[in-house]
Amino acid sequence: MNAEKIPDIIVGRLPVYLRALQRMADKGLKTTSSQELGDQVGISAAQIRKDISQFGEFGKQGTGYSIEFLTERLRSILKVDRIWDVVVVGAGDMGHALSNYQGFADRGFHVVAIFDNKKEKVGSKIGEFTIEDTETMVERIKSMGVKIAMLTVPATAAQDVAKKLVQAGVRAILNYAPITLNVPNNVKVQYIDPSTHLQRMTFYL
Amino acid sequence: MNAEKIPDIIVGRLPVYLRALQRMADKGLKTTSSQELGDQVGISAAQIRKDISQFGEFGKQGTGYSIEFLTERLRSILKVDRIWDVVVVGAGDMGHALSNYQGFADRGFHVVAIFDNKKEKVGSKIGEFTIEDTETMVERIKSMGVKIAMLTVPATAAQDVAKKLVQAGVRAILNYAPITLNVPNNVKVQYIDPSTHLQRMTFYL
DNA sequence: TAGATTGTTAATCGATTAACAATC
DNA sequence: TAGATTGTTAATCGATTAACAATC
Repeated sequence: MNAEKIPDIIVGRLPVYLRALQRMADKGLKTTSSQELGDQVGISAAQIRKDISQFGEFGKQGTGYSIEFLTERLRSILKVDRIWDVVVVGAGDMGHALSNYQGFADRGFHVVAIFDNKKEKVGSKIGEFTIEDTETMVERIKSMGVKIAMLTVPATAAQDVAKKLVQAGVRAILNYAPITLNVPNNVKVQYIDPSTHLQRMTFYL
Repeated sequence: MNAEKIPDIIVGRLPVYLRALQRMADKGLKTTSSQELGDQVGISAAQIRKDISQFGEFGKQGTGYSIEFLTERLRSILKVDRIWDVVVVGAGDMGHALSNYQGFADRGFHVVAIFDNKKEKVGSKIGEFTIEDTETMVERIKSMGVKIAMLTVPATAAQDVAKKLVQAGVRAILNYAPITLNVPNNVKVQYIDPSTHLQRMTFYL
């Protein structure tokens, strides 16, 4: 397996497979097939097999895939067989929700700090976190070695903050601001913008 | 233009173009080109032109596109030249953040109600909203004629709630729960799962 | 007019599906 | 063994890009 050669579109489906497998494991299931997994996630069995086979031969003819083994392989491939520290930038409602989010722990992530540029917010608490000043953010992120950030600042501030994050060594940004970010090629961005996602559906209504 | 013939992948890019155009308009710009718009959103000029041309001839050779006109056309195509009522199901932190979200108003959406199944939450306030009981949800959505829902309940409850939403006439679901939903073909789902999105980036770290 | 940029066609590239030998 | 299901190949399908005539 060579990371450079795997299409983004396949990498993008792996977390979906992983999520479905973990739900199957929760139900006590031990094995699954490309057919069953495909039904679960709405993808053809052929595609599931093709995607998985990019990384090795993880199944057995006749019996399918061991859920535990495939889960372990996917977690390793996606590098979520460890815990990644993550920072939140923007202490609004969304930043608040992400700081408290219970769904990170068993999926490989851990929020370690939250930043905001409003002086009146700095120093106050969100759950266990004390909101820190954006001015000290770059140094803090560098010293902690954090590589992943979630960005929940207003669109007008997002590009500036993204630039600072990159300076600080961040290589993956989950961007909640409704704006396309301009970042170097070696930095990944995923976009979560509720309005944009809603607008992808109204077309069909 | 025939909605049935436009690939999903193109429809998915239109809200991104629209968002960029609205930012250009905010800056006071009057016209743009496929090249400039493409640079802005990280898509080739040829693809921008091809996508837009699916719906008509909205540009002018030599001068490009009128930002105001193209914005108006895209809003019409995406059916966000009107305001859609939206309900939120799940009054946790994420439901709270979405209920207060300021980014819906000028993008075509308006939250009208929020539901939760926890009796102790029902009746309490989130901003201007009174949390309503999930038990009465189907009737309430029907009577309001709401077609769009945002789902922020736990994964274990999401499929059941989705089924109820479909019964109530909802045709578009923005799903924050980390699970693939099973819905009829005429119902659209968009997925927003922070962990899944983060896992799409760790592969490259 | 000359320069710029669209809309569109044809070529290329990439992704998905169908089919089946291999094999558990 | 017989049945089931993988991994993979070849065929199909669809999306992107390059190129350019049309034209503002």
